Amino acid sequence: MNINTETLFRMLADSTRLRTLMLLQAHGELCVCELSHALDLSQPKISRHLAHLRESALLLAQRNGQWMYYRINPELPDWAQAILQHALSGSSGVPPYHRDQQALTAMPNRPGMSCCA
Amino acid sequence: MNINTETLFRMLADSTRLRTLMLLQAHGELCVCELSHALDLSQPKISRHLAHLRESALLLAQRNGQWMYYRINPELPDWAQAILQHALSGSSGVPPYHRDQQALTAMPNRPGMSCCA
DNA sequence: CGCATATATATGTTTAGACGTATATTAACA
DNA sequence: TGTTAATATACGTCTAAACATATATATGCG
Repeated sequence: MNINTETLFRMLADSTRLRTLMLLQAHGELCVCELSHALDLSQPKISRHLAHLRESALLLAQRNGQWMYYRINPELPDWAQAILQHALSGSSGVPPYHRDQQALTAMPNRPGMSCCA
Repeated sequence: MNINTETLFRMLADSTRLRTLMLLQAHGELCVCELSHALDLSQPKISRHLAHLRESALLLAQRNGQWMYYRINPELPDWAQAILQHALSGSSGVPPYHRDQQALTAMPNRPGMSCCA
């Protein structure tokens, strides 16, 4: 994996991308509609930022039927993974991020989730 | 200390600021002319970025005679300090940062250094 | 005081990149 | 095949922020 500190921090500097990464860091794998719902942002906006994160090798994408699932690239170097982990601890409980996590788990009809709890 | 993840990453996203922080992380405390020399960048450019870092509470400044010494704010929260530390490990040995460290130690007539090695 | 050195700020210009909106693609299913 | 849902991209606009250059401030020293 070749990613440098400058690229990583440029990606983390945008609030939409940071919120996206914090959700993925906490939940492992999410599709675009889940992110769009949790962050309450338009689908094109999310998709464009996901494309940046993909092109920077921060995220991997995988199609499953009609849904595209995104996850943090597990081959990121240790220092980069550590930075993401500390970012999560620095943002947990804080308004926008905390709200996002709750909005995600409260989302109705998430794809891949069994309908009857 | 109140700094949030978004502010930290916005500060780290600029290459001049990142290189500055990596030098300070490795050397503890440096004045503007040392940074200007090590990074090979104009003094106004350095000063402007240092002002941003100061206003974001990432750096503390202290005057000593005609020199202003900057250092990383020791009261940064743990997660922020950890991120800086991992950034240093992710950038050590890599071209611009490695070169900066060498340019600093090779600098002649550094203030505060004894003249006769 | 006057001059030199170190640092800070002010100003006008330029550019990277985020945005909204519209449209293209891809898959599921009838 | 046509229709709908999910996702991706293209395009023109706008703004935050970086830049170079010039100038202001502050300290030390003769």
